[in-house]
Amino acid sequence: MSAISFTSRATPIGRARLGSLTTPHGVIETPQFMPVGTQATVKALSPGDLHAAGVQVILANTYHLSLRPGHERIARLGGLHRFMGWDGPILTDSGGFQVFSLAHLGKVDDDGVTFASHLDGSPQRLTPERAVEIQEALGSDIAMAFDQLVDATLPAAEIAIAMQRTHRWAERCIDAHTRVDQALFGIVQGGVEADLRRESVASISALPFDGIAIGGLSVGESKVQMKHTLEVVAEALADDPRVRYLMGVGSPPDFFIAVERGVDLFDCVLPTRVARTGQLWTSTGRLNLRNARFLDDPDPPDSDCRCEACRNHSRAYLAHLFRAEELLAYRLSSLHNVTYTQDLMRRIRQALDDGSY
RNA sequence: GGGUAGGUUGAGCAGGUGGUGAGCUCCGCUGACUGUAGAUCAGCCGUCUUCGACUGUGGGGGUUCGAUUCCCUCCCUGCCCA
Repeated sequence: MSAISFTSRATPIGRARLGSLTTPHGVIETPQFMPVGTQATVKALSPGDLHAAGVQVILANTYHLSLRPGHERIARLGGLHRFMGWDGPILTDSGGFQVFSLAHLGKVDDDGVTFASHLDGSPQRLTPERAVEIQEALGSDIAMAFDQLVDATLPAAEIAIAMQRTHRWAERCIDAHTRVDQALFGIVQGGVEADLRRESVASISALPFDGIAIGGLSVGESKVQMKHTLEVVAEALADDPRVRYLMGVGSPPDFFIAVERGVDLFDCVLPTRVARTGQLWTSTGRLNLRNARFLDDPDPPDSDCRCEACRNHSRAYLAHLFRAEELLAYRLSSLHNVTYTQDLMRRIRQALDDGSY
């Protein structure tokens, strides 16, 4: 018996589908966006803020939490949900992304990866078995397979090596996984090479994963390449009923591209990261609240938004908070962008449902 | 009134004891960010016709081929003494 169940129905819009993912900590309506909470916090936001923004599921990170505060400690304190005070579903990334983003601190071999800790330089070993062990200790609802992500613009031969390694690691993750109350997703790699992507889908989808993730995108390739790759993967996965998760994407335009190609789940640091530097996503476009022109602007960031920042505050106030480096700037702007993203996904679901997409 | 230390591009500084002061940090302006080593990073930040040129070391005057530097004088600021 699986820890999760996913049901979905097709829509008239390309391969877009509407679905429902039931997890041990609640139901997720799809298409759905997960804010990133790497270190057991979506930066600047409390669980209450996340609920207010309409968030249904968040993402946390294996590598970062194993280093600090340590997954054993989190397990002793009752697991990640209790530790961070979030009672909704949690998906944990496996540390695969850190193989990519911290590549200069690590060395990859066929068995796994050795990092120099970015905190103190101490050697840290991550293998498929270790990544699963950590995620089981954290107690996330959905664990991710440990994969090797590489720059999509590398030569095909190099991408193929990382992809094949990812496939071998995927089997080891399945063998290592023991928690019946936790789902495990596999990750398709293969860069922007159609043949490699098809090969990867064949390998990963043949394994008994609870869901299929698409990795290795938004890492240097063009929009056209990303769109094409998604089409190749969607075609190859056409008869697979499992939930599909596009990792690390994205921006509002990306959501439409991916939803129309059958993606059900997204995560991305973008809404919260850009918020902390003053960029707000609104119904009329992007605003950079650090720009001088907002210092006297009495309007709310987005008059169509229901978030706390837009209900109670002006652009001028937020512009002031950013200049003064007041902490409230980061909370209000993050709250807004996460709310905006959630509202956008809800409108996408609504439009797919009532035919107005 | 006497003494002393100073006055450098919005702010704070560095440098320079006769041979081209546009260097730093703030502030400010703009941009980037896609499974977060990111409240981070990058560019710009005297003027202009911007791959360069010009101006600028408190004001004025002097010496000199040449002065931020030496001399005279004035102004301003801090501190000490009276």
